[in-house]
Amino acid sequence: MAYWLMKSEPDVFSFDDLVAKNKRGEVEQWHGVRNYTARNNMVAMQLGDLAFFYHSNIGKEIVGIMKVVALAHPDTTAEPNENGKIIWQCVDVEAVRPLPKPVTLATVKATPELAELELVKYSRLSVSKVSPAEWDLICKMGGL
DNA sequence: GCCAACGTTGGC
DNA sequence: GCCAACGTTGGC
Repeated sequence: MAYWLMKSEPDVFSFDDLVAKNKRGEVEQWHGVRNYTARNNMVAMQLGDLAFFYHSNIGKEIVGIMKVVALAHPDTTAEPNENGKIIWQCVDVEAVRPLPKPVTLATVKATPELAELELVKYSRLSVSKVSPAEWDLICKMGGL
């Protein structure tokens, strides 16, 4: 099983929005990714993989954990290319639990063990990898 | 295939 | 609102 981190601007779609959606019996299709590296990460995801939910721009903190409930499939919000194919993909996700204490970007940056975290190293990447050690530490910092 | 120009993301 | 980082586009 692998670990990931996915970003969303909370005024567009927040962790609470995901929880509310799940309560209505719906899963979230992580649509809108238009970057090859981010897409490739989603294609590499397996069922049951876990991901942190990060609030970008507003909050700038890791607020919760979600899990992958469907493998990558075409993103129906994307325009087909000239061959009629949709090249962008998304996975479906479901909330697992919020972090009791959200971990802010400032805290991540102030933690030497997290210097290699892709969230910090590749700040523009919206879907990034997290190592098992980084995952455990962030969970601990988040009060789990 | 190189590179300049331009667009986007996201932190500050 | 600015800027750094980086991806994309298009001319050559």
